Amino acid sequence: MKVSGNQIIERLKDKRLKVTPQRIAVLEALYTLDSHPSVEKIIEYIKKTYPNIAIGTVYKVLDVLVENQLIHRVKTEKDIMRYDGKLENHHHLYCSESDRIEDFIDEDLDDMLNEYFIKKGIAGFEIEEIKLHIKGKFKDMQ
Amino acid sequence: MKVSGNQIIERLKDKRLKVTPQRIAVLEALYTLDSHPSVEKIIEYIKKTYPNIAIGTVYKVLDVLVENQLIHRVKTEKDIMRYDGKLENHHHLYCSESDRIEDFIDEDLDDMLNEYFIKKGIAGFEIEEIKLHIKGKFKDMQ
DNA sequence: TCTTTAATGAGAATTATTCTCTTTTAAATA
DNA sequence: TATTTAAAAGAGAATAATTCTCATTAAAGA
Ligand SMILES: [Mn+2]
Ligand SMILES: [Mn+2]
Ligand SMILES: [Zn+2]
Ligand SMILES: [Zn+2]
Repeated sequence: MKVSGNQIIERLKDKRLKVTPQRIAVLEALYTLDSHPSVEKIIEYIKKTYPNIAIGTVYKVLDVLVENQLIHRVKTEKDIMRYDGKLENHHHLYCSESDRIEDFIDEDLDDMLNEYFIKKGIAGFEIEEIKLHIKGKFKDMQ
Repeated sequence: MKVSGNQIIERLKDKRLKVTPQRIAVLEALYTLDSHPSVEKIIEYIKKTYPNIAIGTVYKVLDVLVENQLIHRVKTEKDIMRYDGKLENHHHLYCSESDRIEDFIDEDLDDMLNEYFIKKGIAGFEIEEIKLHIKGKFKDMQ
């Protein structure tokens, strides 16, 4: 996802968040691990360079980053939360046989959906965001 | 959702599942509570007519029903699982300010999406199911 | 540099869910 | 219908992801 250290600091400052090593570490982890990681994976990654970070801090930082829309939570059918550092609009491909989740970017699709819903709307509902969850099988069973 | 007791028994038998009062009760709860209830809500509902059901049994029954595709899990960003008894193809409207989740059925949309993906496909991925997660605000703040 | 206030660390607490083991029961069979 | 048996349910303990509490630390502004 290649986001520089300076960009990370900028993003935190833009939201008027204190720039702490822990917050930087969590954002770096999310920008590096573009696999929609669980908290466990995030901690595992951070501990390589920052072995003493507290687990509770990682949870707290993730909450703050989500609240400030610097990251997103990824919806799943599981009891483990997953996180996404990618902010540009995109959809997700879910493997039906594993926990793999990949990004799916398609501007034509977005245009088609926007046009469809601008024309048609949804009675009694004000749309803020439309995401596709596409379930299936990856052909490279990576 | 109006599914009769006989239909419930039929559905269990079709899947070669033993027809137990607990399984019937869970299915009845899901057909009545069409609010994508949590396990807690399901238990609360069942206990009105079946006060001694064991919590562990409800969890087990839900797992079995999901495995047998008699119900679905609903993806959320929360640590509480939610369930859906509606089997016909549909999408979900998520309230951005509460936990409300409503069904959204739109055959034109499904046709448009099917046509789009049949034509375009997704490289390296075999699509099995496409669901929209539409986030926004319900105008009747029910 | 000093001060303030928010963030972190450590570990306990919570709680949704799972597990284990005994008892019960659905349903196939005699 | 009575018997058999494998599967399901019940009870409560265990697990584990997440949250909470509170003492300590540190970011950032004055
Ligand atoms: Mn859990
Ligand atoms: Mn949990
Ligand atoms: Zn993503
Ligand atoms: Zn639904």
